[in-house]
Amino acid sequence: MPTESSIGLSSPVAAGPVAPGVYCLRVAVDVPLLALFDYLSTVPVEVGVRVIVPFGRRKVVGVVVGLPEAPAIDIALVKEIDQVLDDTPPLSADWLRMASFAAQYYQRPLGEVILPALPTALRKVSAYQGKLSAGGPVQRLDNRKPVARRDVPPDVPPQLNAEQAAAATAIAALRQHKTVMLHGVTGSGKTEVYLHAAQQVLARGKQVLFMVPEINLTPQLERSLRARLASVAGSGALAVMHSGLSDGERLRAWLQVQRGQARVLLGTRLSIFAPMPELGMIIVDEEHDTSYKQQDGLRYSARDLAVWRGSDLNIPVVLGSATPSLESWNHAQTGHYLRYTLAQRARDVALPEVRLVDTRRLALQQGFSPQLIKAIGERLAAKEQALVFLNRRGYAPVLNCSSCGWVSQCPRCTAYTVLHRAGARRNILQCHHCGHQARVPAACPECGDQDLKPMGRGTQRVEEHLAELFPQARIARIDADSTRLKGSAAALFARIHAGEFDLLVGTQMVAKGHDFANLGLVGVLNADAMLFAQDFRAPERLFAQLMQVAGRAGRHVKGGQVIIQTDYPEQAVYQALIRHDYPGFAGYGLDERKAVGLPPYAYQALLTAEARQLAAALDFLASARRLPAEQATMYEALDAITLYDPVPLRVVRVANVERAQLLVESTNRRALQQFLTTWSAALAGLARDFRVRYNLEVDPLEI
DNA sequence: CTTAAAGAGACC
DNA sequence: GTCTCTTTAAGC
Repeated sequence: MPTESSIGLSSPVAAGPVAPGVYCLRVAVDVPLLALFDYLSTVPVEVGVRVIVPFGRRKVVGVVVGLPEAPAIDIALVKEIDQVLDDTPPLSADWLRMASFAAQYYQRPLGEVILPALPTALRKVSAYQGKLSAGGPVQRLDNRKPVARRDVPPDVPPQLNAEQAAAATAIAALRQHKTVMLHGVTGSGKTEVYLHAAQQVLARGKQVLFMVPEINLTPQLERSLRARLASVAGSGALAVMHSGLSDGERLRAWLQVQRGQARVLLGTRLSIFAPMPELGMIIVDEEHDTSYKQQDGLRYSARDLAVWRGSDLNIPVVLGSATPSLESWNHAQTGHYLRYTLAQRARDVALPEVRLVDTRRLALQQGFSPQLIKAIGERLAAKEQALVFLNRRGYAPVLNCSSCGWVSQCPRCTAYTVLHRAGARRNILQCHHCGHQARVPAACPECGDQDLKPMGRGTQRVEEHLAELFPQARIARIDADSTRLKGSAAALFARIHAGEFDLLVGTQMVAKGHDFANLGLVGVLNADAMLFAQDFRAPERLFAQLMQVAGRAGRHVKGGQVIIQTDYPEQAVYQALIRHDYPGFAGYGLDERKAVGLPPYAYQALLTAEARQLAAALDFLASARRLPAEQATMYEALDAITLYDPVPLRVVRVANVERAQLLVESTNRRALQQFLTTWSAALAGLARDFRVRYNLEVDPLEI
C-alpha cells in the first residue's frame, strides 16, 4: 500500500532510530509510481541527501525526503540502503518544498520531479561504481574550484528614464514577496530595469535567478549581464543553464549556484529547479512565452513555479513582457500583482507605424500585395533592411495535383506532408508531426497526372519569389531548415547584423529578441492563419507574435513600418495592433474569456489518451469520465467540476498512434486539485485495462 | 514438446 | 519505468 504521505514531505526532524543504531529513511526514486519507499540505514542521514538504494533487482539513486519513526510497511520487508552519497544535503528544505508542491500540483510522483532536476552525474548509479572508498561514503559532489572566467570590463549603465527609474527603484526596495509585472513595449528597456534591480539584490548578498525563454537567441543579454554584474558580484558570478549544455557543463553550473559561488543564474525554464541557497529575486523575462511550459514529462510552467517559489521564499518576482499572458494581466488588474508600465521607448525612436492591407479585393502576386512590394522596394532603395514574416501554420507548401485535387499526405499521421529542399537539387516530402520522409512522386498517385504543384508558400518559395522581384537584393532565409546545424543560427544572425543581407525571410525564429539595427520594414504575409485556430489562446498568441515581430522594425532607424496583409482588418487583434494598444486588446480578451468561462476565470486539466485505435482511446476517456460519478463517495465537491465529452485531437493520428482528449474544468482551483488527486490515482489502473497510454496535464496551454 | 510473445504485478 | 513470473499462443 502506498504510504499516506506518498507525495508530501514528512517531517525533516530526525526521528529516533527504529532499533538501536538503525534509522528509517523515506526515499524518492525516479519511477512512475505515486509512492515513496522506506529503507533502513545504520547511520543517521539527513533529508535532502542522495542515497543509492536497491530497487527490485537494480540499484538506483534516490533522495531522502523524510525520516519517519517507523516504516510504512512490515519492517521485515524493508531493505537497507547501499550507500550515502552526500555528507551535507545538496537539496535544501525549501528546494524540496518546491519539488513537493510541483509533484502535487502537476499530479506526478515526487521522485519524477526531484531526480530529473539533478544533473545526470548526480543521479546515475554508474557514476559511483568503482569509486567506493572502503567503509565510507564515496566522493560526492565535485569539489573543483570553478574555472575563472575571463574578466569583462564593467560597462557604464545607461541613464534610466523616469519610468525605468521608478520601476527599478520600487522593485529593488521590496523586502518581501511581491509579484511585479513589468509591462514595457519592445525597446522600452525592460532589461535595464532588471539589471538595476538585480544589482541591488546582489549588493545585499543575495542570488538572482534570471529566466529567459530561449538562451541561444539572446547572447547579447549574457554579455551585458556578465559585464554589469562583475562590478557587484565579481567575475565568475554568472552561471548559465539551458538544455543545450553538455552533462559536464550542466553539472558545473548546478554546483556553482548550489554552493553560492555563482550569484546570478541566467537560464531557461529548467533553471527554476536550480538549487539557489541565497536566492533573493526571480526575474522572468517575456513571461508570456510558451517556452516556459514544459511539454513532456513533468508538464510544469516555470513562470508559475517562479511565482510560487518567490512566494514561498518571501522574495520578489518580476514578470516582464510587452504582451503579458492574460492570466498575469488579470492578476495585475485585480491588484494581486504590482504593475509598472514602460510606455516610452528607451532610445528616441517612435514605435513603428502598423498598417493593415486589406487583401480581400486584391490580386496577390505569389502572396504579396502591391503595397508590400512597393514598400520593400522603397526600403531597399533607402539602403535599409526589410523582413518578410510568415506564420508557419497553413503556409507550408504541400504538394497538390491540379487535375484531381490530390494532396500529399503522411501515411502515418492525419497531416499533410510538406515540400522540402534536401541538398542542392533533390526535393522530399516531409511530415512535420512524425518526421516521415518520402520522395516526391513523378506523377499523381491518384490519377497519374504529372502536373503536381506546391500549394501554399513556404519560406523557400517566398525567398525565390523575392529574388525574382528584387534580383539585386541579397536575401537571407531564417527558418528551422536553414538553421538546423548547431551554431548555424548564430552564424547567420551574425552575418545579418554585419549588414550582409538586404532582405530577410523568416518564421517565428526571427521574432524573438533580435535587435536588427538597420531594419525599417516588417511585412506579414499570412497573419490570418492563426486567427481562427480552434485554440482559445490563438488571438492572444497572434497578438504577441505580431507585436514582437513588429518590434523588430525601426528600433534604430526612424520611420519604422509594419505591413500586415489580412482578409479581416476589422478584427480586434489587428485594430489593437494599429494603436499599439495591448491594454485594450487584453481588456477585450479578458471580457470574452469571462463571458464564456475560460481561463483565467476557470482552471483546466487535460487528459490525453493514445492507442493504436482511436476507439480504444475514446473508450478509456469515456470510462474515466464516468468514474467520479460511479465512485462519488471518494470525491469531494464533485459539482464544482465539469468533465467534457472525450474528443479526438485535431491531428488524430501521429506516427500511427491515434489520440483523443478529455477536458476537465472548474472555477475553483482547490476543488480541481482535490478532484485530480483522487482521479489520477484511479487512471493508472484504468489505462492498463484499456491498454492505452495517457497523460494528465494541469493548466494546459493548448486544448 | 519447445520457444516466443503478451499480460500481471511488484518495486520499500 | 524495469524486471520477473505467469499465462497463452505460435512453431515444428
